[in-house]
Amino acid sequence: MSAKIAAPRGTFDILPEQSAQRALVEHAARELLEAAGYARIETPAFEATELFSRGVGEATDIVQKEMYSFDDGGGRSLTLRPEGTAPVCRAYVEHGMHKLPAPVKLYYLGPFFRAERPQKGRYREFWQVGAEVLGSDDPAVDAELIVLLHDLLKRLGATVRLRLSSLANAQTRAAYREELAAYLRANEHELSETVRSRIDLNPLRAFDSDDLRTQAVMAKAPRLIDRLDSEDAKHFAEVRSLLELAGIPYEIDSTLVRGLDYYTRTLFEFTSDALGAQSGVGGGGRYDGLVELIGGPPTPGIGWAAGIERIVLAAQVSATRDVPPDLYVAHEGRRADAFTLTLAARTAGLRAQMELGGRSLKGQLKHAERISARHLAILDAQGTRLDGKPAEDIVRQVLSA
RNA sequence: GUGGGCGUAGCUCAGCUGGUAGAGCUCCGGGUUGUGGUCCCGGCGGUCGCGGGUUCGAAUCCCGUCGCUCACCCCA
Repeated sequence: MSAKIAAPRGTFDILPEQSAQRALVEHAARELLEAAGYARIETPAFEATELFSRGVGEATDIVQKEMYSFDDGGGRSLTLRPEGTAPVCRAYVEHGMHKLPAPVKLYYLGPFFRAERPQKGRYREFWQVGAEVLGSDDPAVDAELIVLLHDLLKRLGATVRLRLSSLANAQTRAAYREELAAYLRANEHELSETVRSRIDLNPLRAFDSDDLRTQAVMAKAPRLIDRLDSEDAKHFAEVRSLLELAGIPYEIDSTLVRGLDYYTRTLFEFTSDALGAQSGVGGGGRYDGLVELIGGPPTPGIGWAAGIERIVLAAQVSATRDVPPDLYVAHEGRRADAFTLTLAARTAGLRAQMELGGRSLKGQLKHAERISARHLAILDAQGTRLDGKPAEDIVRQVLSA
């Protein structure tokens, strides 16, 4: 035997048992989203690298160290898509969807790629279901999207918490960042070393520190939520009241951070305890500047993405794999008859299988039992029987049974 | 990139302080059976991740390496 080849690190085979679970998740997502007027869109698995470096943000972890980029042979750099929002916006612009009645409501479902170290709930190739709404800054869109993701997770049986925040607009956020960094520097001697080293890089992370003295400092730190301008504050208040109307519990978490640069205003994340260190099942936010950033007209947008693998973990989705056949055709020395009968049964709309494993007659009967075949035909030298009794027209008998 | 745990049949694992491998499940066959779910018997299946070292002898000890996994960073 030659050396074995395993699936690349961080990738996985979706075996029949898992494909049934995932199909459940996918069906639920489609049903829910299509009922709300979202139409499916699929974009290529790879895009121009620039789409992500520009759209997601040059300084983000995704762009700096997690992209699978390659030269296409003609000097162009392509990248396996690490996320779905920028590609959807690209398609929106490319196909002139801003001329469609606003807003444009889209969803997608497919594989994404990030070159990270794998761990529980985190893979290098993973699947996401995502929804995006382009062309409306109505707070009801924010609320609708959150409700849809909530309902999806709830329907599948996941126990989740909703964390909610507002990131304001780019100007407010930049000003706040300065204010926070200044505050951290002023209290530098009280901060843990890691937090201190990140003051300029990512000051918001200081809120997540588990260092006690740092926590004491952060308790009094300025919060972005309190710095929203009147427009952003009003938008946020509207979103909140709509969520309350929908009866969806949430927690305001002003420390919510997302690793993508394009977010503005509403930001949210659903978390589950069933995922190990990767608590996020799905999340998203508003990105009012993104479409313009990648060359389109100024267009408000908002969306979310949820990991299929994480949903399966969080919801402990279980599904039965095999659908029992209506008819199993066992045979001994009558392959052609069995073949013809099986095809006829399928043509008549039955789920039919015939013996293909070279088993003994006894083995065939055991097998038919094991897969819970509803009816059993036996074709051998003694004749043709259905469920133990001599039979003429097996297909018709099974159909009328 | 860094750290912890683990790598023995397709799967789950046993194998004490070293003497060149076992069980259960699965699968296939036989027996029993109302030609089929139980039960009984048998069979297929492993270069003990890989490479060195110690030893008369290593799955078992030592070193290295690769892989898996969990965690850090970050995220779906």
